Amino acid sequence: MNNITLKNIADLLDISVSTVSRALNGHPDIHADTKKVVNQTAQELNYHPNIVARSLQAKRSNQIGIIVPEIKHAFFASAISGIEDVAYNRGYTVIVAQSNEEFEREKINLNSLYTNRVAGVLVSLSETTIDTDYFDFLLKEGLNIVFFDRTPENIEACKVQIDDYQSSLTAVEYLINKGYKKIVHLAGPKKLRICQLRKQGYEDAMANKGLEENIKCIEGSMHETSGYNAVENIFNNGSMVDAIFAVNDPVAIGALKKLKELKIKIPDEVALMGFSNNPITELVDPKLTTTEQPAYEMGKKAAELLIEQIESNSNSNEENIVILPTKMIKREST
Amino acid sequence: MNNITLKNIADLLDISVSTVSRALNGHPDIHADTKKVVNQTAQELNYHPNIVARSLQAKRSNQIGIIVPEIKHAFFASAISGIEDVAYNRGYTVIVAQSNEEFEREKINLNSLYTNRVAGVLVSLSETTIDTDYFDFLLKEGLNIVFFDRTPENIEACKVQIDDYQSSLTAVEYLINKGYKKIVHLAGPKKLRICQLRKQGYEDAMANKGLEENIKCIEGSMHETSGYNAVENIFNNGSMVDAIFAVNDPVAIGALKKLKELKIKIPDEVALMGFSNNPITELVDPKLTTTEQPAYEMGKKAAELLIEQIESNSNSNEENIVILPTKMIKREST
DNA sequence: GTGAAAGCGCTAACAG
DNA sequence: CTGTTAGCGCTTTCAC
Repeated sequence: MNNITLKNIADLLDISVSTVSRALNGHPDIHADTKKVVNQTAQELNYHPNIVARSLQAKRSNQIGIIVPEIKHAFFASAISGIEDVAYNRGYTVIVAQSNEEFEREKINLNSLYTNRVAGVLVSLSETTIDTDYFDFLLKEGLNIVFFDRTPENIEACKVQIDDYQSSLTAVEYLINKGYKKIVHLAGPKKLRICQLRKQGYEDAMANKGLEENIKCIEGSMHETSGYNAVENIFNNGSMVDAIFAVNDPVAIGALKKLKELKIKIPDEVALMGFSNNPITELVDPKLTTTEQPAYEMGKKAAELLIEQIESNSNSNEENIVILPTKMIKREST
Repeated sequence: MNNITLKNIADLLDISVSTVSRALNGHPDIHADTKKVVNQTAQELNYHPNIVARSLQAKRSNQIGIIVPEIKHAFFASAISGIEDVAYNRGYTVIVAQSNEEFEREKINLNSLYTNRVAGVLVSLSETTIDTDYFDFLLKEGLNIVFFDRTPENIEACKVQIDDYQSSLTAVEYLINKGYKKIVHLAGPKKLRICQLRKQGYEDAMANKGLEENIKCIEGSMHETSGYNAVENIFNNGSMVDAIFAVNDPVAIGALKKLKELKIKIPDEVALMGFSNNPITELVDPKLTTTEQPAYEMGKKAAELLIEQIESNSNSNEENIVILPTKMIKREST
């Protein structure tokens, strides 16, 4: 590494380190001429301020951490993209860590980010997160945290999310109004509140229309295989089902795969509905009806909130829940 | 922030800072009892070593930077995932930056990573990168850089890539052997070497089979819209085409969309082939023939190479090109 | 307008 | 086995 330091410049110019520092930072006290020479030599030597030293002395870095279940999921990739864009524009750098849906790894990552003295952390919980005490603890230690999408229930913090209950309710009501009655719900892990809420929305929609006895949930994960297996079970057991409402798009896609294998016609024999509006839902055949969840915007909003929190230095920890709108996208599968 | 320091512990225990440091780091010289008390109080106070200070004094951080065109592209999301997994296991943290395919932003990001004193950088070039002098410069300054996928031609450095020429040649030969003759190639920006190579592979395959006069390339970007527009042009001009070979999957997907809109049957009227094996290619109708490019593995391999380079501290800059195998995936679209 | 000195939190000689 | 000292590169009082 090159490692030109302030001292190098100072020695070369036979002035003090502090003058160089001030000149480079545009301090008003410094003579214009001095500034000029300093900047020039800095350029010539290809000087790069050592951010690490600066962070140490400022006791604060310009890095924000992200913890998501999996980077390669379209939803999270888009969210990260939104976060990175905001961060970049505000002079922050983004550290990405994935929990791979494992609680332990989530905690280790969180700790590592904290230890790295990031200015703040953006989190979407893993599906195996059984308690959020550690988040709560660090929050109280003064770490800036903003949760997005998969947010915890009983922590007072900033959260950026959608109205999962209402979105789900609306989606299922749409199905019912279309005439579907035997609607099965492929639910996600009940540890995740968004899954509980989506399930509750489904159940209430059914109940509201007098279809309580048709309520049927199959709990699985948030992944494709889960949908695939669920459909296999449903039709092995000869259940009568005329519509499937999946907790998210990957699960719906898994279901779609199996339905196609079984040569079950969509939507004629069984309707299928996802959740998230992954780009893929528009490209499969039939195109999937789903609910649009603004991933990129959620990332952006969460990052803005976090940076605000960091820069206000409030440490107020005040709860601030932002609900972003969703929109049902009606397509061919229902 | 909590900010318990070594000094706090030292004062509390009435011992020196260095003893605390050594105790915590498991230095063999330290008495077992001392270690015990120190560790205990550290735990009680919830001490977290300040990595920033440690990096400053070690003149080296445990962070590796990534610069990719766009995080939300399935290929890069998978690659990042692979990188993160390796990094995590080897005790590194990953900083992600996206160029959004802009040369300027790429340079700024590179600079920012350098300034942040990352231990090394993993790069996949943007499609507008006109020269790679700055990479070369920093490489010579001693920055560890490993390129992957979209690698530069005339820089001596570690690169992880595929054999784009051969993969493309094989793919096109397959089309020709299937009986297609009027094969058009939707090429990517010629600034990207991988695009040049894929184009060259296409042209040579055609020439080898005596189809020189049917060679036809339409240059565009690496994005969906590019494929969409290209197909529009082709059929507006009434060109006779019986197969389309796209530079990558997003472009192929764009082409697919337009072909469907035009009610052109695939593969009966026109065959379609992509490149990369994005998950989506298996879900569209018809399923797309494509060439598998091991994104996750490329990320893993690149990260391993980089960490090796970092830890060997060789600074040798020796060129080391790793070619990962690809595999054609034959599906319904051809 | 500029310099000297201290300190951010840590590690690592060098002494004992 | 433990303490003292110095220094990583930077910013920032406090002097002059």
